[in-house]
Amino acid sequence: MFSKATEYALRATIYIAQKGTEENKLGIKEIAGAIDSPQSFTAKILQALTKDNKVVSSVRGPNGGFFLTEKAKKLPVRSILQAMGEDEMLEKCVMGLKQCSETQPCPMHAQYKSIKQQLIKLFVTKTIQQLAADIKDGVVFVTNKKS
Amino acid sequence: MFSKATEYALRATIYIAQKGTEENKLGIKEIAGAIDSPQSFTAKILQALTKDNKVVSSVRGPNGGFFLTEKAKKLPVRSILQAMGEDEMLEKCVMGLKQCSETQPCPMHAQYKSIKQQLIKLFVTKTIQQLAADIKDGVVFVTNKKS
DNA sequence: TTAATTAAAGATATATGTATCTTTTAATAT
DNA sequence: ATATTAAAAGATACATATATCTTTAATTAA
Repeated sequence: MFSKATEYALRATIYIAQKGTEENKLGIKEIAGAIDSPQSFTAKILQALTKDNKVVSSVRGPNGGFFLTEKAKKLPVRSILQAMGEDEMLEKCVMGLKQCSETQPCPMHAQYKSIKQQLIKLFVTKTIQQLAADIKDGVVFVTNKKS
Repeated sequence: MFSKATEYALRATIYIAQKGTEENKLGIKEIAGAIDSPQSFTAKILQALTKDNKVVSSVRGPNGGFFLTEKAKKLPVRSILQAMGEDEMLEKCVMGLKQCSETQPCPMHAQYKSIKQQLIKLFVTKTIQQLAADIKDGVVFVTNKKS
């Protein structure tokens, strides 16, 4: 579905939203360790998510690290996809046809349409905050726990 | 969703199923032209789909080309994904967690679960033949028509 | 103001994906 | 048999994805 980079982006952002605050920022080492992702690569990805503070915020130096503003926490999960440049997946044709539409549908258009709508709904209506909240409750996980 | 290779594979296979027969095989030039894909690359992809006659059949020489056996036409669309090595997409976690499951769900597991089931249902219940039939009826297309 | 800390930025390495071109092999028609 | 046709197989080229390492810049604490 998504690239590894985007998978890490989703995990990292939700983890930061859950565990970090402006007062208690999270370092790249903790984040990558927690979500089970390659540290340097994850740093690059967070760098992208931090561009213009679109989704993630950061400060350098001692006690620096990554966090999400309250405003950012209310963003739809789709924002992460957009920041990673992978959000056109929610719009495009399963078979890769440029012209696929209601009037010129591909052979899977009709059936895939409803699935795509549900994907969009999931990524648009769910906020980063909502997904993070479930982690706090301990009902869901963002890393590979040892059984 | 899928790689370009798999998009071409889906279009090519369905096109061949619709237009080709064992008596009237289709050449790579016609296929690539019809589905609007790079010819040489499509040839490589068909080569993969032809391995062990898993999905597509072919014969070399004059009047040679590609076609689908009646048996192959009855295969689920998922067979194409399997032949392309991209069918694990239907099973894996949206966030890339190895351990994601009912007992250890990722934050999107619950909502994504039903979407994944619908994806599986689509690719398992729809046969190549069924999708090809709609093209014959002229209600769907497998290429980029000029408006 | 200096040293320590931590992310940003940049350079580099490797794998995979996308794509083309050439040579070989198999099948057919002459 | 020979020439022709068309896919198979192999080599190659280039772009993007994945990943790491080094250097720089910003922030803080001493």
